[in-house]
Amino acid sequence: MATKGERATRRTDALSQQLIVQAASEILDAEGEAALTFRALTRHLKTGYGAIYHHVANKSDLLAAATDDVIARVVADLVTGAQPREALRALALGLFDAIDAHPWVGAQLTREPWRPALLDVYKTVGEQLQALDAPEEAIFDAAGVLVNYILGVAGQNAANARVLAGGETGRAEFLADIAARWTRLDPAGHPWAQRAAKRLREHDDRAQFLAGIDLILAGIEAVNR
Amino acid sequence: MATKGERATRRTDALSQQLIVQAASEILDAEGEAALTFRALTRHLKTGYGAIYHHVANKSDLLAAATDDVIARVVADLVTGAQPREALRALALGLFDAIDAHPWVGAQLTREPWRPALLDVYKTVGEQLQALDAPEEAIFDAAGVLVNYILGVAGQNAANARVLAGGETGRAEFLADIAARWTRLDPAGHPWAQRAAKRLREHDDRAQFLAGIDLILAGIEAVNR
DNA sequence: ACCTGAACACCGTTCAAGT
DNA sequence: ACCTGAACACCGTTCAAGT
Repeated sequence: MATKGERATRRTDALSQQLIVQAASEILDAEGEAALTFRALTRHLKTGYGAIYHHVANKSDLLAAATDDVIARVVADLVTGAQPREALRALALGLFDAIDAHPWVGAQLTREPWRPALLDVYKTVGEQLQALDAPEEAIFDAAGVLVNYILGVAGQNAANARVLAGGETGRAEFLADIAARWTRLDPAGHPWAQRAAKRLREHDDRAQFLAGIDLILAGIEAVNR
Repeated sequence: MATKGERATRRTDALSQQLIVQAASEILDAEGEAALTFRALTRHLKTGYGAIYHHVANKSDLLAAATDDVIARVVADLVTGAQPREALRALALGLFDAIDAHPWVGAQLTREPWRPALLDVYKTVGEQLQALDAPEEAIFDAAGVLVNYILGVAGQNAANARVLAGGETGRAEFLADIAARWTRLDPAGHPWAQRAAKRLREHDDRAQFLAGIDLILAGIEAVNR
């Protein structure tokens, strides 16, 4: 803990990638993506620019490392030994919750796929699909569907969370507003838009997310037969 | 066409949101996201900052409008009257190709979902699923799965395109590198990683994208029975 | 109403200089 | 090897002033 007494004096312990990534993560969580500047980092870490650049190549490298960190922790925390179906649901929910807690991760993964942490996710999904006896030819495609669905919905959810956190509107108003625009899209009266708007107002994010996962798994099983 | 003769003189015709969005789109396509600055825009449009700010609120507003434009064009160009299954595949491919041609759209959609253009996409998907006789309760979930899969894969594909366009590595090397990192992940020999790496090296982006769509449709039909 | 462009308050990044 | 912090070359955005 930093006491009031230690003012802007130089830090005594050594810096490291680890420490910098951790500090970046804290700033991103607390104040959002726009708040992560090298100036803020030097303040947070009581150091200079050069010190930071000595451990990370540049800002995008730093963001990537922070993202890897979050994803890797989710994969590492997975309880092994569960049934494949449960393991996939657990991985999906773990990623969903992690991106909900760290919304900046969602945007970052779109910018840089193929990061090591994401490869780990693909690998885990692939192995569980194999354990589920998915047909050999379908595993690769199915893994792509699952991972992209997970990251897509989680990212969208995170973007929503960001809007709700930053603004004066509550969740109910926000959804009502979308629903209203939705119904306005289609005044002629195709009934789907109306029902979707109603559904949107009432839906539970996590529950709907899991329903999508189950739908995909149903598709894999259908191909299996 | 701008002739050599007309130097940095003032433009004579009036500016408009339309024109600004179009200019932004051209800069984004030609030189990437980092090249879109208000300075570049004033040069491109032979005007001042205030003129631009008179028609768009700020940069993120401009990016959003440019994105809406691309997506709306895809939805508008859809041939109506096709079988629902074909209509869904056409929409998916249309979005895939549009995001491949305008990679910046991929990142933007993650940042701001619920834009009008995206609502149109959801609506189209929902209606086609209804025409496909998907069960009422599943349509909402299925639309979410489809749209997120489409945008996720298209965005990832666009990110890849960006890496390939900017760098000195070709597609074969790029994929080989990922495959290599993949196999290295799992030296103990879980066989899935090895097979996935092979598959990755040989795969066709569009074909795999469509295979994923079909898998999801299979899931919807499975629930249907 | 629409436009101009100097000015402001920021950025990321570099680098000579220190320990 | 690791760190400091002034300096550089940019940004997005504002705003008094023009037509």
